[in-house]
Amino acid sequence: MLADSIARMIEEMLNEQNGILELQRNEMATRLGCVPSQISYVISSRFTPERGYIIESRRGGGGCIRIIRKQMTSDEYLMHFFCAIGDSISEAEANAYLGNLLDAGLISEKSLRLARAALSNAALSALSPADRPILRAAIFKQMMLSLMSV
Amino acid sequence: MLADSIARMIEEMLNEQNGILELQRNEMATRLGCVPSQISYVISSRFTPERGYIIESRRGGGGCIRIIRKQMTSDEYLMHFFCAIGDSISEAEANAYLGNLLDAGLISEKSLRLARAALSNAALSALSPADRPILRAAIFKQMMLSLMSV
DNA sequence: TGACTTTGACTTTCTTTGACTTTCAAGGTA
DNA sequence: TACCTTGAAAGTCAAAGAAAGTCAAAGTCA
Repeated sequence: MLADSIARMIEEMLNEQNGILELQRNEMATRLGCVPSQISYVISSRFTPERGYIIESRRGGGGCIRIIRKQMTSDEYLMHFFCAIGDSISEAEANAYLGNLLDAGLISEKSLRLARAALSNAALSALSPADRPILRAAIFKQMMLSLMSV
Repeated sequence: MLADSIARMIEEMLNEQNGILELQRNEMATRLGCVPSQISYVISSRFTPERGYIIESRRGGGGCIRIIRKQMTSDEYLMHFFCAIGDSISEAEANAYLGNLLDAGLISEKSLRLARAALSNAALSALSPADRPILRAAIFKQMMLSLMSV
């Protein structure tokens, strides 16, 4: 069935994208050879808040639909990031992760700014450029731990 | 999308300029290859007073648009901390300062945990004990700045 | 039969563009 | 000096375009 296969496809994409997905309704519809409202139907019938999804969207040129899966408990999610950080991380990469945390509602915008500042090259400028990514990773991991519930 | 990328660009410039930015509409438009009113659109739709921006402008020769990001009434308060931090700060001292910031309502409890983690000896364990207070101060100051941004 | 799917026409929202208007600074003129 | 003139900005607005949202009718399946 169409609706189910679309749902499966979205699930897969969510898996690939760490649970945060942006898609364009029209683009996806033409790719699948169905009407755009079919996508809307699938999302409204399957990816509901009760099942742990957050849906956001924007109309107009360049518009899109964002699907966020928050099934994972916050801690699992944070642990996922914790592992993904590794032993070394660039400022840009760290910022991308922080963006995901914001999207997932795990940190506020202010916390994001705070964290971004702490991880910035500016903050770590006393270190040699080679050392920064390493300490950045250590700091980032501590911050992830601090967000986990006790 | 055009509007978004322009908005991002302006954000970045604001960050570089500590929250005060002057730009020339025509100049920017030709640089980006778009019509000047596109800049106006982005500013009026994104950099609104509700979102904490002040817009001023001047027409005529040499005219320009000034965008000011106004943050928190308590910038002086933050600046006070910024100066108090100095070049070096212990973990305990940093925690005390963070407690004050929380009391003053300048950061949330979550932000506090985040900041405390970033400044902890655990996060900085890769450094020699002697170096930690120095880098801690640098990180702390960047975080203060991130809370002010003007 | 009743719940779920599929479709498409229509609506709403956001973006892009360009023509036209208003304002300002500088320089010229009486 | 006081008053124009002019060109270089920014401001405004409406039309066209690009997406997503809505809803009801028709189809399908258990």
